[in-house]
Amino acid sequence: MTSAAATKTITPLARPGQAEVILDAAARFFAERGFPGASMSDLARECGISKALVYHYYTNKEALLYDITERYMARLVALCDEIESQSLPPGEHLRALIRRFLDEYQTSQSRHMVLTHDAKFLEAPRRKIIVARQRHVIDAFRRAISAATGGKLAVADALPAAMLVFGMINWTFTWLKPGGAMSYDDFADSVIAMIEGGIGALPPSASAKSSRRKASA
Amino acid sequence: MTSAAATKTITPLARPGQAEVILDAAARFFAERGFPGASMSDLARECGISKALVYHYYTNKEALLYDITERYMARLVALCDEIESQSLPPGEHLRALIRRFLDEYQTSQSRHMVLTHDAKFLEAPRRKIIVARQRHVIDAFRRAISAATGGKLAVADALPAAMLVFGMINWTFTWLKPGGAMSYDDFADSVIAMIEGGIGALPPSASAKSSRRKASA
DNA sequence: GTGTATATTGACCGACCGGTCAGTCAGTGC
DNA sequence: GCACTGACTGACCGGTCGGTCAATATACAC
Repeated sequence: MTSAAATKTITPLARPGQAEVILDAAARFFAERGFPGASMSDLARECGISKALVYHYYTNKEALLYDITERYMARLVALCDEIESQSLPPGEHLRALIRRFLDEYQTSQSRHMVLTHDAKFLEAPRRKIIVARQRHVIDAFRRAISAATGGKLAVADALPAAMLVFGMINWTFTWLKPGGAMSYDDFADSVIAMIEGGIGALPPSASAKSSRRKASA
Repeated sequence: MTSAAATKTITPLARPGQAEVILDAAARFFAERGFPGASMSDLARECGISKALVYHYYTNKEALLYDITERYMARLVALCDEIESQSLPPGEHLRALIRRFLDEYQTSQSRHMVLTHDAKFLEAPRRKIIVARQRHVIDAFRRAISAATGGKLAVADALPAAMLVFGMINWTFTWLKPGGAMSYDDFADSVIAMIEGGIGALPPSASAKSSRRKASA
């Protein structure tokens, strides 16, 4: 009896946050194999549980996809709102957005890949909700960019500029890896330098700069 | 005889370039549904032929994927080489690369989406060939960028800068559509302006500029 | 204990997957 | 006329898919 209790403490049958454990594994799994290519049986095996248990927590495969993308978008929206609430001066506001997003990306690689690659597999009603949240984030960047140019670029005309910025920071998912040669923080500096002064304003060597930073610490 | 010849010209039983027809349809189909989600039966139905005929031209599903990505990368590599052979002055060289790539993107939406989303489903040997060609293109941009900064940015340090540029132009596949409100040509101007002077150098309204251009024509 | 809600499972289903096969058919060279 | 070829098809294969279900194990309230 006592030994059973000990076992229970170490490996409780109903693990707390089991649903979240499955969700995180699903995000990694979907990102790796693509939503249509990721089978529910393999996902369950990866989690060390039965497939039927996955269906105990999520009604179907799409529900997993929706939960991953919805939670992630909610997080990005919250990030925008939080920064906007700080009422920073225009230049700093845009810089803060870029830094905070890149910092978030560092720990959301799978989630973001699922968002950009697989959101299209959601049925229309749920997909529309995700798209609406994406538009919210885009608008936050458009406002920040317009303000940073002192209104020279109207909010209504700032979509291409916002897409230039999203391109720079979102493309990291194809090449920048946490713990790699270049840090996300240093890359944020490069993005900001490019935005504020073009390619000529880029720091000559980000890696050298990173070493310098460490040396001075 | 003559009528038979005429019939042959109009509806030849073996359509010329049938393999290419299948390949183009496959690119669109893979881009739409994702490689694992695109079934060979549905692809054949989309082409109006039997599934067996698809397998008459391509040994398996992966061969289709490889042909799509390999031909496309060969095209991009050729683009780089062609521009490099012109020995343009540094600034113009980089501008030419950006313009030519964005022009190519206009008619290669499906192919490019397959490349970025589905190349990972290739088996190692073939995937490596694709990656090698991608590296070739990246290096071409690194050299062009380094030259454009007058060598201030060494080729060895130009990877992040190249990724900033690729981010800007490749992100178009998520939002810019041929025939849409903004032209690829105008967006190329924005990319170049951002690279050369930062966000402050961006044209105030690309759509207004486009109208002006049409008005003056 | 006993009852009840929840966690968990293996066995199972119909549909569909990528891929193969035997065979038909129209055209070509001789 | 006849051998040969490449284009083309419908039927079919073993296997896997997403999803269901009845049965069991456990946790907890009383």
